[in-house]
Amino acid sequence: MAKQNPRPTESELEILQVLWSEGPSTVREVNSLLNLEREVGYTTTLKHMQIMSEKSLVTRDTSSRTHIYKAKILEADTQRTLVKSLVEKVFGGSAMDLVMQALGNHQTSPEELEEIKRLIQELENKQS
Amino acid sequence: MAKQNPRPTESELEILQVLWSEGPSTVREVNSLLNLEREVGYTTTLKHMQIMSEKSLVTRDTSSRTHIYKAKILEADTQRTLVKSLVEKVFGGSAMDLVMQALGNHQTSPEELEEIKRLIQELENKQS
DNA sequence: ACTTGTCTACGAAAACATTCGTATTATGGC
DNA sequence: GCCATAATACGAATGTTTTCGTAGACAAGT
Repeated sequence: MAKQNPRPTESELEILQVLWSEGPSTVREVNSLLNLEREVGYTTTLKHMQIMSEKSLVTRDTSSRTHIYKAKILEADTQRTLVKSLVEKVFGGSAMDLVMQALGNHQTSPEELEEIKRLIQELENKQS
Repeated sequence: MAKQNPRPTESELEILQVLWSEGPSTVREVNSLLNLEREVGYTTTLKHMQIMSEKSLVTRDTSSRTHIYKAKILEADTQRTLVKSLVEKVFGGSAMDLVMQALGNHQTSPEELEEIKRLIQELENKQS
């Protein structure tokens, strides 16, 4: 049995993104979408997805000739893990600093700001 | 001339963190601090720092026998770059989603929440 | 049945990152 | 001046990630 949930590599993340947004897909489908961004050979994508299957990052249905791949790890879990690691690695452990950085450097719409305020409100209620 | 500002590797980030927080340092100093976290050989750190110098991630003063290394790239710039890349890679481009994630999954003190609210207030003022 | 196109499997090259052993050179204390 | 200590330089082994060529299997059309 392989190790559980090793950190996905960059290429693996690209593929996971596709699987998360498109749902279960074939190698051909994933590879086509990746190629909208940059040139990637078909067998390259295939190999990655096979490795991901070994690592249990995805599952696959091999019942028909053309295999169907499905993300096994959850998008939210992955986001959590990577945010945590980024916070540790470049924000000296302060999630707050990351938030400030992200808010300050990306245009955020008034609606989004409202949503964040609502979340803060919730957190404050919980703490009291 | 080498390529400008290649993305730092994980090991390089560890070293940069030290240089950012401690200021210009010797290899010995950096290596000692790294060893508080995990065991790293002295020559390993040295080699990394030499490579970082080639990549222009750091500069070094070689006027005396013991070289003094100094971060050349700014902490804020690096944070910006990495946040941007994380947002693209695992939040489908939405910085907002990252903020929500970070706020939701890390304990944030009331003071910190206040500070974020202040920042949001500022942003709202700018937008109006 | 044969050809053509599409799929998976496999292996290995190439590129990148990490680690450290060894050689050499400089510095300071005696 | 000599020796012990501590520094840099260099190169190579190891590990990980990315890339793709090639081969074989299958399916569909003719």
